[in-house]
Amino acid sequence: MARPRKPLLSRDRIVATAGALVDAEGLGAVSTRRLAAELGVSGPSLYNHFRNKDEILDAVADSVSAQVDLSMFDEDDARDWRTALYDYAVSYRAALTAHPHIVPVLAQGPGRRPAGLRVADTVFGAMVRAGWPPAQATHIGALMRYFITGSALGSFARGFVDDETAYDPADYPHLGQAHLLAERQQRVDEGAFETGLRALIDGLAGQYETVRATPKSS
Amino acid sequence: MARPRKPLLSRDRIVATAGALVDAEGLGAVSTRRLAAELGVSGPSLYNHFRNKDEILDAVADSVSAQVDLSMFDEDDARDWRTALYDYAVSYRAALTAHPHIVPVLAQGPGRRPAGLRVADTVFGAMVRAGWPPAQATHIGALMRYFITGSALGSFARGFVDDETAYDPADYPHLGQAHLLAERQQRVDEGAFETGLRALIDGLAGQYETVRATPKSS
DNA sequence: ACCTGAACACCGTTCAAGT
DNA sequence: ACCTGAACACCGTTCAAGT
Repeated sequence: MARPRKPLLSRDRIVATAGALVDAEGLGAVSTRRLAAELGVSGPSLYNHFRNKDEILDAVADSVSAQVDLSMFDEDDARDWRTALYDYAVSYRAALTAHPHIVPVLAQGPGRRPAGLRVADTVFGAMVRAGWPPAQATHIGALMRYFITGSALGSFARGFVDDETAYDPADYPHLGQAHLLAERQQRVDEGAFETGLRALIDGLAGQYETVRATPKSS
Repeated sequence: MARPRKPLLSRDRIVATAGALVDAEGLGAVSTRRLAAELGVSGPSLYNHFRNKDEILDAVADSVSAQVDLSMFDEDDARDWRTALYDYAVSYRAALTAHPHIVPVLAQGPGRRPAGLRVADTVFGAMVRAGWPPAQATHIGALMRYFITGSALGSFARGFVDDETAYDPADYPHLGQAHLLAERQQRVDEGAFETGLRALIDGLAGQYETVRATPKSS
């Protein structure tokens, strides 16, 4: 066949198909050969568009970061930083839990991914505008990311959800129990996220008062 | 050769060797064949002691959880829950950052690992003893884990540290820069962890007052 | 019970060859 | 520039065979 007059592949199409595959069957289902087959193409073709498989998964992770709503940090939207931070965390977590299998990739490593960096920059900028010193604003961006990704990654529930296909009702009379466990754990995860997020923001508000009370320049 | 009169392998020896390999060369370096070679044995031998490779990595992760100091939760040690929680978080993070490559395994999935469960149970018990309602105590255990594992996993610094061997000074004049970046990011990570941990505990203390002020039974 | 070599069905990636 | 098949050096895991 060799080269067609119109390219069969594009980075976007590869990322979209890889993302769908990750969502449907998990990270383990993504091999270059399998992904290529899904795209109607042979394995090595991918290397015309990405340097290696990791770069593809990074792009999938970044496409999830791109879905995080950041509008609560818009300047004209005169919300206080606590509310904005809260809404941001909820939006971020929603994006991650919608694509749980890619979270291990997203939660890790250096922030060379553009959408991931844009999220960090937006939070940083908003905190500085709200009156936080730059060093503290950096910390806030990082610690919010820790908590959000940690909560999306550390859930017990996923352990059962992942096994869902293995629970054939004919073979496993305890299926119901497993689902109950998963449901209970999902409530725990949501409650813990809620409790932790409120604590985090309340605690930061306390530090904010101290910082404001002893200003350096303004 | 076949079966020796004294077993060549044991679960402990496999876990120790696998852990050393993960620490030295990362998760990617662990293949059953490589690990077996390191143990002076052939690949399939491992399957006499573990069901599969994932079980080996789970055991490595659990051996790290086992290193978390929990003595601050001892009953006789009449410390208040805030201090204990703080010390616990610092100890937990130290255990993780000492073995950064296994954190993705540890941070994930269901808590079927005994040491991991013991940590969770200890925190839960201590919070209940301190006067938290059980539901809240569960949340506190989970949210602390989210924050700690997220901070150990989400560090920018590791991205550079991992590449360290690739930075041959002869080839890379910017090595110094990369190290500076890594060092700066390490300080950011530590600062963010510290700030977040204080905020978390301060915020929980606020919720504690509310809970205590409206008791249900005591 | 515990180890072995052979074998199966895969991998990620490179590369020369095609258009 | 972009795709292909062939090839390389690997994988995880199963299994019959050995003691």
